[in-house]
Amino acid sequence: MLIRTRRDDVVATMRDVAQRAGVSIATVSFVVNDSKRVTPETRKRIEAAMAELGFRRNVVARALASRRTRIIALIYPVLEHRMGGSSMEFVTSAAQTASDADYHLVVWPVSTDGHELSALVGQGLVDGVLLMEVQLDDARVDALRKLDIPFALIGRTQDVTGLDYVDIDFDITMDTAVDHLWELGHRSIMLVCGSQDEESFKNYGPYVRLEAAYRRIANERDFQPMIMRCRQTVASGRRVAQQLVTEACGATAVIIADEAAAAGLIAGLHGQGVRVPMDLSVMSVISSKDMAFICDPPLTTVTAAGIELGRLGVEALLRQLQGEAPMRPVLRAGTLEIRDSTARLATPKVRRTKKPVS
Amino acid sequence: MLIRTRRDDVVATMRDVAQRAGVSIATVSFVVNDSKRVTPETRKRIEAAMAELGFRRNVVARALASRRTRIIALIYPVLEHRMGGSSMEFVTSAAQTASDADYHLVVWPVSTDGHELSALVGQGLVDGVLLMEVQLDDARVDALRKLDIPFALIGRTQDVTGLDYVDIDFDITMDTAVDHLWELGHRSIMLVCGSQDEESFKNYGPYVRLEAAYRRIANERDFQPMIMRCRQTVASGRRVAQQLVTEACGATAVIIADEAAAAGLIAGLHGQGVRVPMDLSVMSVISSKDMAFICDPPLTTVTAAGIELGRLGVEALLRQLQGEAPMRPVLRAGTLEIRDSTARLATPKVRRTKKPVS
DNA sequence: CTGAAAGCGCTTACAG
DNA sequence: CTGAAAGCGCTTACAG
Repeated sequence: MLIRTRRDDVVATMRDVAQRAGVSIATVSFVVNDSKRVTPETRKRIEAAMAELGFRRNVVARALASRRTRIIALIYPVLEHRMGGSSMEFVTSAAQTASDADYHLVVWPVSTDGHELSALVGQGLVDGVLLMEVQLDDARVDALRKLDIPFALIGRTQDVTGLDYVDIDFDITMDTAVDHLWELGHRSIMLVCGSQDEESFKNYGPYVRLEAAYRRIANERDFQPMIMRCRQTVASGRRVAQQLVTEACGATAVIIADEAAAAGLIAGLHGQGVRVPMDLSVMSVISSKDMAFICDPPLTTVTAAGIELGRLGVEALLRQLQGEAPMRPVLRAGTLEIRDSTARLATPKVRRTKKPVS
Repeated sequence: MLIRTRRDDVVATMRDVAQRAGVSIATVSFVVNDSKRVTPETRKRIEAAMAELGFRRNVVARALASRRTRIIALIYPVLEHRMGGSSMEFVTSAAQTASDADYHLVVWPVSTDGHELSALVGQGLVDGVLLMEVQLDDARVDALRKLDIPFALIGRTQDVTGLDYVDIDFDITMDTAVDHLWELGHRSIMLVCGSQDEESFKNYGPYVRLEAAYRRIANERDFQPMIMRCRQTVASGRRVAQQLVTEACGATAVIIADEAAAAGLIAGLHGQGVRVPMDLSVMSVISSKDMAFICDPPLTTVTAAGIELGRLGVEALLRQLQGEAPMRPVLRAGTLEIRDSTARLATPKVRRTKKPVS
């Protein structure tokens, strides 16, 4: 039966294929899904019939019958959190991994409040959910738990009991950043960290953990922690530049934790007559390579392992969907990429290492 | 009947609701969809039953029965074309508009070749498609036509017969850009335009149309067209900066048509000792406000009307889906936003306007 | 205003 | 290896 859909086009169904090949629709289904042994001759007949009719399996019907849609939703608060270069890496890598496993990954622009999520998920449209931009006490995690749908996090909450997640190792990331500056002789190292003022960034995992790591290190190495706040915008980075000059807090190096703000900071410092890295070393954590080259000078960064973490996040979810043993949570530190925005501290008295006479 | 799904959770169906409320499932459906008159008392009983059972309509079943999923797919070649600030505006605005009309918009990271599209669409999963990053002879448009699925373009092909589209008015955009520079006294205006070398940017509409507009204007105003190519990366903008210095082509102003490259260009020029705007005016077309402030000095731009075009694109598609009269195609020019990267040409002999003595 | 029933296009035990 | 049939959870003429 060639049916007419709403759109008035003619679509071949399994029934048509079965009829044409002289078999039952069950057998067609077995061939389409490769789910049961079928003799080569039968298979050939069916495949020929499919080709002639231009058969295309209706995934909605399949989903209803099998109770699986093979769609996973990547929840990203597009409207609230900017999707910068490093987020983009997570997303593209996740999409690729899903696609390789014959799943669709769709990006769902849902807000950080759990309500909207509940309305969308749990309607049977997606088999599982991947959550990004996680807060320490994330309403969406509670919502997903209540909906009882498989999910995994890229990021993590405070209490991770029973959760599947992959995340950046913020401790090691910050260690790496401070180490780099320390070796260059810096002892007055400021952290410019995302502000948690806005509702959608309250308890935002990366900010909280980076700040905690920074304070821990300051304590360990016995230097005075200095923190300024920025938002996720270029403009806010420029404001920080101004503030740095005005407040003259004595920092010789800055670690900044937002890509866009980092670019604004560099531009703003230049505007204020502060030379980077001669007057001030600046480096950025959890940023992408691309953003680094937007700045002048190109930014020293600790780059997040977006590709790997995106892949691992999807894999963690797929294991749930396929009833396999859960994956061990993964933390990955970033990679130090030294460029031109950081330099040895000029003041001689702080210099520790002597240059060899060449 | 409370059914157990794959996930071993208990989900209430319309049947359960009907039973509990003592009505037929048809009546429940009428209430859920508000599709037929139901007496207030019956409705109340049904609503109570739904609340008690935590009923949530299964959208997959609805989709199969009604032959409509209320999902529209936004096709964006995420893996090939960077999603910059201005693309982001299109997407978020489109998502918002869809959501307001009770549709889901999902972002589908599909490549520019038509094959992958055919595999995904036409399986009954989406009611319609919104295409972005359109090339003049776009394989995906052919694929969609063959699939006979409603679709609209953000962007447009060469031959737009019978197509619903919204797009940037590249002619007026370029007029605006050149006008601005012209009024500042510039007569040697170079265009730095995206390269079409890569397969996925072959005949990419914006590049082709911007270049054509530029050549038209050069002809009209009788100046020598100069064109350099860049890619969609910061690094390529830096290369252009180098090339500009090396080739010394005499341009006093540059119009650049890629956000990321624009940032690289500015950074690169600074590195080469070219002062912007004193030595060279630079402006960017079809870029976002945010990117403008990444640069130092902040970039003069002709900003694309992303919000409006994203909304209109969805509306065009929704009209098809709802069987309304098609929308007239829309072209919108960008807005000139003057910042600090363009200035009056210093050379006196080219200066046309006299400053009033103040 | 409400209900009984057919049907959406598949999957999947179950039987042979 | 293949088929007949029940069922996925809804929508929607049709009848009353």
